[in-house]
Amino acid sequence: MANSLPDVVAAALRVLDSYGLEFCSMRRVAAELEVQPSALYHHVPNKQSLLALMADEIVRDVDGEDPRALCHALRDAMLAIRDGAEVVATASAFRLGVSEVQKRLADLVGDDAARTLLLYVFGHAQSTQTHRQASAVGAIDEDPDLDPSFDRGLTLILAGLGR
Amino acid sequence: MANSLPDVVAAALRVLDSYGLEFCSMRRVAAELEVQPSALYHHVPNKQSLLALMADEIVRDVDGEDPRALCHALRDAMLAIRDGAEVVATASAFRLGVSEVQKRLADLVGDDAARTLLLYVFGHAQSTQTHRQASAVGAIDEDPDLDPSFDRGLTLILAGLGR
DNA sequence: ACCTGAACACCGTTCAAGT
DNA sequence: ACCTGAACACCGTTCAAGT
Repeated sequence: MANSLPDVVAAALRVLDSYGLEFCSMRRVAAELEVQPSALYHHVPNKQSLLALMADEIVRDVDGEDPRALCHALRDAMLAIRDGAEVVATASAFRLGVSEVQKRLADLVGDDAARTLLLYVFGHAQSTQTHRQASAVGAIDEDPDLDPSFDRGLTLILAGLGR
Repeated sequence: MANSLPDVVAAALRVLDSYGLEFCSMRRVAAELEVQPSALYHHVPNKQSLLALMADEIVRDVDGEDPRALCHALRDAMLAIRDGAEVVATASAFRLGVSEVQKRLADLVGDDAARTLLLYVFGHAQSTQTHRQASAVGAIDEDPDLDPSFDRGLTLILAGLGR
């Protein structure tokens, strides 16, 4: 029914948020679009490319005035979708140094600090989501900014920069 | 031929180092032991458990006098085997706060700093191995030397602690 | 341009049964 | 205790063919 690439990415993000990365298969994305699995390969060369496009979409509107705000915005964007941190971290690992967010950070604090901050934000967010998933029962903090250990770690790193 | 659990873990690590995590399947590990896939389930309840045992083995002898030495030792242990960082990071994410290395670090620098350091070491090592893999396949031009950047990031975080 | 249908070479896991 | 053999419900990807 004439799907476009943005349709495919949007469907993939819906499947990701509903079922998690483990079950975000090409076949499920195809089913979400009511299309045969092979149809996806008209829009995308392979699954890895689709995941990269999903990662780009997840961090698309991330921005902030200073390093701390930028890191919080990145974290919030990743935590807003199920397994978002893993998707973004894995896709970004292939292109460290190329992302807009990292460039923005590097302008503010330098290359080494930008990389260090990014790795920390990815790692902490992944850890947060892994634990959320593990404790699938019970209520969790709705607002990721309320996780105090994240901001304390951030402070620690920024302190090394004299900020 | 009467394999034991250590035999299974050792075989899995051989497969991991030879083929990478992507191809480290239960079926390949079974083949490495010249056994049917179903035989593995006598030693291990599922693949995730096997990966956790592999992670434990990878970091088994990690030790160091001070935080910097400990972090370097951890990094070296993970980089010594193909995709070791991803295996350890994923397995550890499920039990942040319980690993021996983290306890050791926490004794030296406190809980928040230990967590921050660990996330940084995992993230940087994963990034290093991802780039190695990409450059080996030809997806990326060259293998960027990330080793000096590792120690600089470490210095940055430790500076936040006044060290 | 976008999709179907069928196939290929794989997965993790279960389970009754053998020794 | 350790393993086989067969099955189940999945994967990602390719490719000729249809519209």
